[in-house]
Amino acid sequence: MKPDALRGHLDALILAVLEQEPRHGYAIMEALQERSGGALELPTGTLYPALRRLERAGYLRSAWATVSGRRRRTYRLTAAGRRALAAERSAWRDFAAVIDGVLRPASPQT
Amino acid sequence: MKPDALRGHLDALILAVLEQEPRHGYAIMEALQERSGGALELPTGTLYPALRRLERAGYLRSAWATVSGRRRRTYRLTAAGRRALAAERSAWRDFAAVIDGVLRPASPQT
DNA sequence: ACCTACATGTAGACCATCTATATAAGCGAC
DNA sequence: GTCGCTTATATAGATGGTCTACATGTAGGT
Repeated sequence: MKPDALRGHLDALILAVLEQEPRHGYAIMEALQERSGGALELPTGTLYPALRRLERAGYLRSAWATVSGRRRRTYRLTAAGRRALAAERSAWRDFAAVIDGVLRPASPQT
Repeated sequence: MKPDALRGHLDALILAVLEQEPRHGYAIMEALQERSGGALELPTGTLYPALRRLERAGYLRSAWATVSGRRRRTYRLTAAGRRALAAERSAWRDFAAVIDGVLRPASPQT
């Protein structure tokens, strides 16, 4: 997968994996990898700045925890984050429909 | 449509509208706008550099023409361009499947 | 002691897209 | 006869999300 393709869609992905339960960054990476069948292997240099950006935007809230000696920063969706997720889902459907419409070869009889 | 969403997919769109017939830049803009139902309004500062990039990459070849007093640069797909288009279509299907898979809410019974 | 997995973070590079600006011909209206 | 709109192409510079590379530290197995 070429890296640029992800641009503008990563926020949606992160919000989506946080929809059901809060997770810390490393768990988000694992969830994305699993849900994508291994296609999404986010570098930490991509994920962590994105999480901070989403928190600054008010879509996430984070809290530190220590689990078996390791520090974790756990993120959860805010109400605004849930609204943003709904908007991202809708935007994705529209976007995909547009691309599909252009990529689909015109039917020979038209 | 937020601008970043297009990143990494524009090449595919341009190649696709050139699949059936050669077009000049302005006509490519119009074709994209029409095929997308008005969603894609590419700034010229996006399209023209992209066309030159695709020509440099060997996917397009251009030729100047003058039609009713106006100069046009008409682009056509090369053989490599057709192969690239096929690859882009395939990459888009894979990409869309990945995003769909992550965005789709997990079913409650799982 | 060493290696791997777990866990978070930053600095700087990259580069496709966007904004803004420039140029110029054709054409209808007034 | 010039005003405004459409047609038509082009470049310079800004933007900003993602990636590469690097840095730090704990836990646990061998």
